[in-house]
Amino acid sequence: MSDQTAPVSLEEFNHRLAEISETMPKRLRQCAEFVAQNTDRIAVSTVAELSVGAGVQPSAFMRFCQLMGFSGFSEMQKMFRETYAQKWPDYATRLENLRATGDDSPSALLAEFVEAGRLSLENLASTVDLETLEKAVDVLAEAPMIHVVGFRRAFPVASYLSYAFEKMNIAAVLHDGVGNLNPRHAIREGDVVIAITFAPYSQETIDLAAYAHDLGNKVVAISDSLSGPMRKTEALMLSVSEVDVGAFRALSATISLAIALAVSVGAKREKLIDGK
Amino acid sequence: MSDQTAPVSLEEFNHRLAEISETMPKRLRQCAEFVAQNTDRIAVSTVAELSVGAGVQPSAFMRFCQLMGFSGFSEMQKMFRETYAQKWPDYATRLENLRATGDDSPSALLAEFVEAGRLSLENLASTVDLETLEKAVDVLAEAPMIHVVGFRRAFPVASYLSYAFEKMNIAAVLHDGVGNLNPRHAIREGDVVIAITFAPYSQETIDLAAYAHDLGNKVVAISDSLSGPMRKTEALMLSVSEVDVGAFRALSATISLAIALAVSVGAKREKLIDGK
DNA sequence: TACGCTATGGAATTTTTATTCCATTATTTT
DNA sequence: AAAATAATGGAATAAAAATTCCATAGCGTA
Repeated sequence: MSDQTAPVSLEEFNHRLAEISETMPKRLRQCAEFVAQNTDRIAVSTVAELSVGAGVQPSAFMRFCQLMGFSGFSEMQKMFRETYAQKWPDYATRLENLRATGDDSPSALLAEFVEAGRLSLENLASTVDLETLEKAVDVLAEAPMIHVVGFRRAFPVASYLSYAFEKMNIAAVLHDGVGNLNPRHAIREGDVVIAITFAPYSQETIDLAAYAHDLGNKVVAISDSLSGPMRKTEALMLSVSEVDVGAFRALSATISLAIALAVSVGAKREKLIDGK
Repeated sequence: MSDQTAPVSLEEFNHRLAEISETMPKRLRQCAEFVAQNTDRIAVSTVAELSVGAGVQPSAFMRFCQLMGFSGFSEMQKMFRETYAQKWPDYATRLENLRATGDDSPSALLAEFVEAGRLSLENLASTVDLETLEKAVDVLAEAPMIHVVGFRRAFPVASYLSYAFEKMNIAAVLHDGVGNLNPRHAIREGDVVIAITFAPYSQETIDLAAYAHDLGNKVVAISDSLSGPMRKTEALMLSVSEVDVGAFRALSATISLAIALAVSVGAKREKLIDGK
């Protein structure tokens, strides 16, 4: 049991959690970790449920509550149940609350981006061309090497794709333009290029795609429009329309599409290997 | 006990409530009245508490639950708890299932990522710490230079932040580790570091943040947990929990938070300039 | 007003859940 | 390496909560 007084608000709780989780023994740190990650469950779960979630015994979880300054689990849960009402209102009301804090306040902006992201995701789900997506996966699954290119706001997408491929042990190069070295000659027979670009289209990306196409390589394009300059590379075009907030967009849909593409390619490759 | 089947969603529940509360006897109507007015309490209260609130005996409340189509209070409460606890689905096993049934098609994967992204965004809206966010904006708005650092899966976020800052003519450097040049000495008095890192935390990011902190510079951290190694840099910690799909995540919430932060900083700077 | 039926309150019971205790295992200190 | 200390797991116990049951009160009908 701790001699300290118990936290009475979520902030105090989090603060205290961060403060003492460093010095906790293994099992109790597991509790801390789990609780930090699942704060919302505490109000509506039993010790038993939480302790299996954290991978510890109920008694360990109990000790954790006491270290946090509560007399036991019940008291801790009480705190969470009291602050629960604030979180309850549904998504729409919460956004209202965020917006209500003033026009270009950070929270209002966040609300806009969250909402834009949601709309974009919904839109993606209903407009994506599944046939093209599958073709793209097939093509990429067979590629000896994948070249990823994307600049400016497409760059985060390109780099995340590269990260994903690397994690799945798939040979991929990110053409990131560092040092203005243009490793286009690394594109060999059978290689596939993934080109990501949005209006205003960046020339380097188009050039690389065109170059690859001229060599006879296949190109997969992720863009915000089916027309646009990528058309003449006869690429497999995946179009994503993202909802803008002012001059910016949150990229939620684009990144979701990209990562789904990457993981699909990984899955397909495994199947191909198993099949042989 | 009702012969009808129990409601499985809030909508169904409300519908049913409106439908039958007309024809209820006095005490049970009191229950209906109270429940309609205090739906949010059901998940976190006991029958005893609720019945006091409604001004009836526990047994009356019990009968009310049964009229609503549940076997008892526990079952009714379960429904409310489930709808609340934004069931963070366990995508790892969900993907296993997809594979087992042979449906790991790109479209299925895409659907999972879209769903995960949506949940992450919703969760972000309800858990973000507005106070810290505003503090972070204030600090960044005054910084002569912003240093952005993030590796691996945090790198897309870092690069997008840099892109946004650049578009808004805000001085920012992306510490991307190219050439293993470590431009940490570019950090000058007053500069602020934005460090983005997720478990397992990458050492370079932590090091840079710690270095800046030791120099007396402020640090803003975007991470997936409030504890974690960034704590000792006394950073302004913004935590985002993102739903994973298998080993990957769509980054929707993280990027939304990051871009909202960047745009807020831009807005704040304009205000500061206008004010002078 | 007497009869039958429904609704109600409250106590008794059962079930679930929290909490404690202690033997065993790990870890640290000397 | 031995002793002391701390941490852990699991079962036993206590507490709290849900649920049932039944005697009685209320109400409508004949």
